[in-house]
Amino acid sequence: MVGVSVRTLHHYDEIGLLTPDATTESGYRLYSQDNLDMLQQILFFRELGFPLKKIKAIINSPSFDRQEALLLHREMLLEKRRRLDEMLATIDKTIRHTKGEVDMTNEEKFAGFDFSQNPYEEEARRRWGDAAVDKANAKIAGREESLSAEMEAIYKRLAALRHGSPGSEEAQRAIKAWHDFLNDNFGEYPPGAFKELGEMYVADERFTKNIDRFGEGLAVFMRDAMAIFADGN
Amino acid sequence: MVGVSVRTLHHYDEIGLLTPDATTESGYRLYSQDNLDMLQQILFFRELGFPLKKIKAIINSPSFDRQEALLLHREMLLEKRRRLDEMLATIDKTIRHTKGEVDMTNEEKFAGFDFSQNPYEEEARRRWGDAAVDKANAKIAGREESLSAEMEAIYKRLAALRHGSPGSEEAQRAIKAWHDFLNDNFGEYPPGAFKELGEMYVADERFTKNIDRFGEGLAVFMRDAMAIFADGN
DNA sequence: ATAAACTATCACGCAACGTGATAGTCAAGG
DNA sequence: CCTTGACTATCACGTTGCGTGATAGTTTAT
Repeated sequence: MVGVSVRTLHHYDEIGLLTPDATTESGYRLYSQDNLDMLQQILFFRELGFPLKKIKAIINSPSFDRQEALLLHREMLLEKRRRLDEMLATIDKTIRHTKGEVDMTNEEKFAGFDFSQNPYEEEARRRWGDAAVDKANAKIAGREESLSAEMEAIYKRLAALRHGSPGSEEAQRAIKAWHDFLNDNFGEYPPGAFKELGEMYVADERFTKNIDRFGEGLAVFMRDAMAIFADGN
Repeated sequence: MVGVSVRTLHHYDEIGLLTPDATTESGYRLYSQDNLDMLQQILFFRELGFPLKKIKAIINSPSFDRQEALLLHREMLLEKRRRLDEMLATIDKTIRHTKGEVDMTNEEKFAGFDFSQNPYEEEARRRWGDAAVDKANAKIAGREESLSAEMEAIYKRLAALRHGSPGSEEAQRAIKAWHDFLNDNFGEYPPGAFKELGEMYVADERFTKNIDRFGEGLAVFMRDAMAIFADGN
């Protein structure tokens, strides 16, 4: 119906981008209407050249709004069509050029090609990247001054352990401290949300950079440790 | 100027898709105007979703005509724009749908997405795939009846060796026989052309299938052996 | 002549699946 | 009931098209 391969759905499930709402007893994936709508969103983002990781970060973002996304997609598709028109003009001119009818500079010959990776990314960052991350961090950031001491202590404690196993008792104790800290200071963090948060530490470079200040690879280590912690709870 | 990375140019050089016409003494790549025009062609194909291997096969095809390609590119871009418009319609309807204004089937929600890989491939095959391969094979195919005995003999001889090294003396002797056979029966095959022909054996499935009838992997083996043979001449 | 801005070649990494291989599941017909 | 064909599942490895250092040579500018 939607035109994506089974393997693609498996892949999206594996990376946690689109997990079916239900499965049969024998393990067959059952996609709900919500899942389908989400898939549509994903395909729009994909069509616009977004990497799956970012798509995941965006649609998992607390500030994500479907309506808003659709409107932005519309703009981006229009932008893409403008580029297509530019390429068509380039082709027409090239055809005339090969016939010797007109002159053409080399610059003109490459007009319309997607030189800057994707021009929507900046806009998307403004809309979700920064907005989402900032909003998610807002509570933390707002009080970071007053809490930085405790946060830093835990970060450093974890950084010291980051070359070991994220499942080690010591690491898990430190992660528990982190979990407690978050729970004490900001709302609830049930296992699923805690794990997701860990994912974002590596998926979103704003998190990554901030965390890795305390040691390279700390974000990855924390994600792994948080996943283990969440799975054990 | 053209918006592609240096690495991309290196890559295209590595796989023999776009080799600069000249290099400085110190190994710097110098791209001629012809190279630039070819790059434009390549980028058009790439924009339309063609894999680099096929692009290579197409532009190396003896029947490739730039003018014709540009016209086809034009059509394909128009087709792509139609798809974009369809997606835009889908988005608009989805927006109205989320507002509860209209009904929408699931099929409609995925209208415009590129379900069939690329719809141009078939057309391209007709234009270059079959045309080119057939034309390149025309001489052979035309006389295949009368020559099949000798051809088959060489194919079988090579098939028997295909699990060994393509550089072995025996394999190289067999490949020389192939080279001689081609030279005797059809025009010239200087080293470069001979090597290119080997590339096409694996790049174009029409060749591959035909050759691999004599043994799985024979096409690959022949390509390697032909490359070694060509490099040694 | 020395820095700044290029270029070259490895070589490994990565995203987004494709492609078997092997095995279980399910509805339909004999 | 049972077999067959069309599905589905999970590994696990392969592929494409470059990105990304690392290291080293080259060229232009000051």
